[in-house]
Amino acid sequence: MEYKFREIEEKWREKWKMDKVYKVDNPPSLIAAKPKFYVLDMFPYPSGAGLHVGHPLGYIASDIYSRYKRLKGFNVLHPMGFDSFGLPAEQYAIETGQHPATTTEKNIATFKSQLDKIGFCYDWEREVRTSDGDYYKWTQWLFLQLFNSYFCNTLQKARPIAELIKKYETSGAADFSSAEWLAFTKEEQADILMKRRLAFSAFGEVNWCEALGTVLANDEVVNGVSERGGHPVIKKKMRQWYLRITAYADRLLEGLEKVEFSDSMKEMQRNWIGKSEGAEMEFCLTPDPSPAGEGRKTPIQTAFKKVWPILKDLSRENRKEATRGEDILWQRLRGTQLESKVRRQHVIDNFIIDFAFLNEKLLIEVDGDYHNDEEQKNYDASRSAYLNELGYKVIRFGNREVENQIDAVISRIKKELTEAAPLSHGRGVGGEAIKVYTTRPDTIFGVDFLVLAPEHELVSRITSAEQKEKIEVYLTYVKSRSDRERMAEVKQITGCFTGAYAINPFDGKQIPIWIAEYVLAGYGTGAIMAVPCGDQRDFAFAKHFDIAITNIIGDHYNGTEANPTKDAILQHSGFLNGLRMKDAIGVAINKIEELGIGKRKVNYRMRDAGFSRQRYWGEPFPIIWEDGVAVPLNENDLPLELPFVEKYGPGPEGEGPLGNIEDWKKRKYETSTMPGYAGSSWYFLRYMDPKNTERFCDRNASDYWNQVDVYIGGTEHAVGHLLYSRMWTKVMYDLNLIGYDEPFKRLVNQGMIQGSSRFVYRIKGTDKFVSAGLKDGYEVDQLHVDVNIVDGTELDIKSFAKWKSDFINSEFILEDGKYICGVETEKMSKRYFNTVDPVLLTDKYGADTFRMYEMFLGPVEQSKPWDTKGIEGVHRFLRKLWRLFFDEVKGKLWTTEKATDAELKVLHKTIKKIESDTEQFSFNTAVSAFMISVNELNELKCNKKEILEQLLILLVPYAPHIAEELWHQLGHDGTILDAAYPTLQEKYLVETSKEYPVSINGKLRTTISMDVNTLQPEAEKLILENEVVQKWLEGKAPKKIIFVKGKMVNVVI
RNA sequence: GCCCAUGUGGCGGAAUUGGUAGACGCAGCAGACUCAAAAUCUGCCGUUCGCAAGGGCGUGAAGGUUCGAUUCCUUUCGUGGGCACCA
Repeated sequence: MEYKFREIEEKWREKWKMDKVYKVDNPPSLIAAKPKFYVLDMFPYPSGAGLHVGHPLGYIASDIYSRYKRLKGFNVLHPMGFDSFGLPAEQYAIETGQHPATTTEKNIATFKSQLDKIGFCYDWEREVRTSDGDYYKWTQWLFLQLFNSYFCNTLQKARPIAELIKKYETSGAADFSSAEWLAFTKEEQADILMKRRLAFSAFGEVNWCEALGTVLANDEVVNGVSERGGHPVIKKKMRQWYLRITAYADRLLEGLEKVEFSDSMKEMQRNWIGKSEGAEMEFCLTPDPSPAGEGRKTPIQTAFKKVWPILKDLSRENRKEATRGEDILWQRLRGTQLESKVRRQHVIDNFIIDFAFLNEKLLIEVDGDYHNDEEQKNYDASRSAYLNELGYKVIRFGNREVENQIDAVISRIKKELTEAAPLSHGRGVGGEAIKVYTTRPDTIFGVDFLVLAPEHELVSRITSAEQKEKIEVYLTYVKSRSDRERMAEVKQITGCFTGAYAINPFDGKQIPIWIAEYVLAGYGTGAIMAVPCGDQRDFAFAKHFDIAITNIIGDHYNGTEANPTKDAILQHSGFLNGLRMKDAIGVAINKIEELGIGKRKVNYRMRDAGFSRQRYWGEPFPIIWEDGVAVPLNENDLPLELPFVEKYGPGPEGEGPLGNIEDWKKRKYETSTMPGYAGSSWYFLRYMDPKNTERFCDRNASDYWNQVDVYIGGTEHAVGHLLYSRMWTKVMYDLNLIGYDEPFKRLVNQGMIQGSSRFVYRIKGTDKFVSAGLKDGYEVDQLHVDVNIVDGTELDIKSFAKWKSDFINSEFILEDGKYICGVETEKMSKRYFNTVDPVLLTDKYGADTFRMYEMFLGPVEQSKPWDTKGIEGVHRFLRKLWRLFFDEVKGKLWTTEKATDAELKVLHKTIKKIESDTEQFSFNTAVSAFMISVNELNELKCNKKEILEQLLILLVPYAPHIAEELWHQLGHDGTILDAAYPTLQEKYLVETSKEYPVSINGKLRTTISMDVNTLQPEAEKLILENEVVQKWLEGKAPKKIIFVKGKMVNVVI
């Protein structure tokens, strides 16, 4: 009887499906109270390229583990689904016009059929897809929970926003009283609440490509231009949704203590969160007419005292009854859209001004038609003149101008703001201070210059007239650079002096202020104090621009490089002199706080998570914009379904494709959609209760299945997906929606399977291809060739000509009659022609072989190149196993004879090894152990059922089909999937003697067999009697004999 | 640049965590069976010196700790992943 894997595998897959052996029940229908176990894979994005051999690596590992746990008596949840929203489908739609829903559906069908051929134990009745309305209804619902919650700093947890509103109504807040809160307009209240919501809207910078009319990802921007088409890309401010993940920074850090992630994974998350402690402090500009701490801020109370009570109410009324023009302008000025803070209907002296930028002393009036009156014109002019006297600049726009040409109006205002009150050092305004964040306040006396991010709001205003031109040139350069480039290219030092100086508050030293691309606006305050003797980047910068360096660390600084030590004793450091730097940090912060120029501060590198995508194929936001206020949709109106679109191009002004739909715009729906990680942040819960129409997941189900016990996926998700889902889980926990605040108890990282690319070498300008070994003699182009037409490194020349029509007339220069290809390891990707379809392999060798071979390649956690060649060895092993049961000619071999001790020893050695390897996810060594076991049983000519059936159970997780078949051949009726896992009996493994390795001076020279119970004195005697040892001793006595019982011997001469 | 991982035969990898480096498999070589091929089986297989016995070298590189280092420490080089709109 032969091993007919095709028949066997198909038969059992059918049978298993019919019997629903993989169906998993939730309590209470679960009668026997088995312990639960939840094994989850990071779910795949169903790409059009289908599954390649890299994908199943983690799935096979989790499948093995799930089946193992099942054999061990657990109720195992091991689901699969699809992260089916995403950019590639949309990109494909743009190119081909096919709707993403259609292509996604097709891709999923392909994935599922591919997955099924590998024999996974998924309960497909629990499948979820993020792009299903039934699913994203709850993604939207959860978004609304985030929107309707805020982070209470006292309780350190999420609470309903209604509680905050109540607090504002009854006791107000730091910035306003309860009476003021009640007097605010609806919009003003909404703006204030938005600053606390966990899902909030604000203005943020994106990579904007005008030519493509779209927002680009960082890696789509290369050298300041778009990867596709090479069009210029600039930073643009747009309204975006964010998740306030920063509020959870500390809890995300603490949570790492109670999960089993690898240390490196935890380290990556910690670094991403980037918590640092230090101080935020201010440097005043020169000259500074006012003493520190006083009069630096423009007062907000600008009203003439006597008329204030009257005007106050009037201004409130005006705000509520704004003209259309005022309203349009307000929507474009408010919040964080501009760098500058604007106030509406603000009272200055005894006038009410429509819009006031107090810091910039710029006032804006929006006038109705009656202002064209001669009399009114005169009145307006005198009013402007009066305000000019007070130091304000007034600009006026007509109502119609605002209504019809809002963009022009905005750009005029921006220009005025930039030019307003330039604070060059000569002018003596001195009302500004530069805020820096530093973790090393102890080095304050070593500050030789300040560096601002080029985007810093003060840059335009502090630049001196002489430097203006240079700064502008530099700013243009920086605009063309991506953040990535700015951080990466450190060898190339760039920067520009602003012409302005700041004052070191401790010694009064004047410090030049520079801008440089290595300081990023998004980190800290966007400004740093540079200490060249202690920071290498600052040092390189100072050297490059010839800035004098102050040494505050004595001998620790050698003049050729910076020394970031914290152990030096400070010198030239005023009140810090003589202190060790470590100790000086606290002292410096105390002083800074005492002087009122700054404060102790904890800073996080992590930023709030951008949650808007200007795209189509994602979850719509359940939000309506009414007069600039975000109004959540009613729960009963969910899901807000993604509408059908004709075209997938961007909408107006950088909006997503939804912006093109008239009906959508008319209903004032948000036009951006949610990002990929929205659906994947909570999917692990939906698997527990996938069909629920009442809730995202029944509480009983989420309590029963609880956390994911083992989560398997790649390290590429280390900081994105994992942090987001951890945050969502914490929010859900805070809101009492679930009972635990970490989603994944244990994380196993799977390495990537890399492609092993093959190359052919074409002689330039010809159709001649030269074999790899001979290519050095020619000038050649290196071309990728499909790995599927190469056997090892030998090219199948016939298939090559057929592969691409270009190669039909190819000629070859061979070596030893073969064409040998070049080899390189690269990412597995269609464009490198190095992908291998698992179905090809399951068809040729069977699923069991394929599963075991994927595992045999190497440790799951490690990346390794794929090479199909070795699969034969594993296939041979399965056939060898089969031949322990059946002979091709003689038929049945297995017997019911009693097993010998030697056979039992092999079995129990295997049980021990397989069990511990499986438990530790060391599947490659487990496969080896199976091979060794079968080899040994072969040698012992063991065909005994007693041994073999136990071995089969061990094999189930790895090769379920063949195990089930042989199980039935041995005469069992039930499925082997629920058999009892073999129990290890140590008594069969006891050894009586040990072959000790004997080293002389650490070098192995011989071995001696001794009883395992031999102790040192007796062992020494035996060792010294040994011929080889005597030869090396040359009659001398050894200096020392090291004897480690059960391990080894070392003789030191 | 920063963070994380990783580097062992021709190739994938193993080594009970400081104790016999190269298990297991692929490829290769030699042989058995066969008319032949496939399949199967047996042997060899890091490198170097040697007829052999046996010896030298060897885990990216250079140092160090130790009776003993692939394993621990320092420095350094290469490769892979991540760096916030790929998923």
